[in-house]
Amino acid sequence: MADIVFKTAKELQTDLGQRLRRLRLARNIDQRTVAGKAGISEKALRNLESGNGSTVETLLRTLKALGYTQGIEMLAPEPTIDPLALLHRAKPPQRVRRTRKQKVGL
Amino acid sequence: MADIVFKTAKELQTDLGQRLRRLRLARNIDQRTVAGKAGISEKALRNLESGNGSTVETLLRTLKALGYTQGIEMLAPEPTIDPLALLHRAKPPQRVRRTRKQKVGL
DNA sequence: ATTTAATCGGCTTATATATACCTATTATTA
DNA sequence: TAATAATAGGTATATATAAGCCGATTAAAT
Repeated sequence: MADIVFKTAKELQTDLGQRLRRLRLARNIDQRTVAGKAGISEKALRNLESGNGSTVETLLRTLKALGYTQGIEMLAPEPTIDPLALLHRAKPPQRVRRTRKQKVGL
Repeated sequence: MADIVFKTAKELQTDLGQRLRRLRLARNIDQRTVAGKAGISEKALRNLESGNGSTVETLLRTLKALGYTQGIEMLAPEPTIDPLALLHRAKPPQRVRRTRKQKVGL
């Protein structure tokens, strides 16, 4: 398999689906049960596992249903609170920095 | 923040969006540029960052555009090939196991 | 080899997201 | 403080996903 950087989003989606299916099989739970726990339809889960398009909500619900906290942490980790840094740092930037164009002439 | 297990999918989606925004800011790239690189609209990126619903494809395109290979690896890692295990193992199960119901009576 | 539950994929309708365009707000530079 | 680029959020239309149903396929137990 090629480096991730060279994969298209579609390919990554397929890989992701395969991974989720492997996760489910490793836990020996059928699609019916996972879909039920996740509160989604079996069809939505099939589409997710086959990489045929799904929503972020479907993905997160499925990860939750699979108890894959590791993956969720990676996606949405608790903010790393470094107590020391906290003392010295101001609030983080909320926008990107830019250098402003100078008004030329006139 | 409570344990991930107790968060709803919506909350996780919001967390994810915040994380993605932090990632972008850490790289000092504006939404316009990321959206451009990802091949999605700025609005789609805003919806993703604000946790207002998006697709897996939009998520993956954005991760790619941010160069967040780490997150992608976590979501869709290369299959771990253990050469030793490979020799001894048969093909992995493709379905969930079940114990079959016995036909009663008759 | 037979049985059968798990999985798959097509279909239709409902719902949600993506796009494009717009105006309003605001963090940050200068 | 004033200027302005970055961001936010609304709307309308196009497109994609979700749900629910179905019949066909097939891995795996027996």
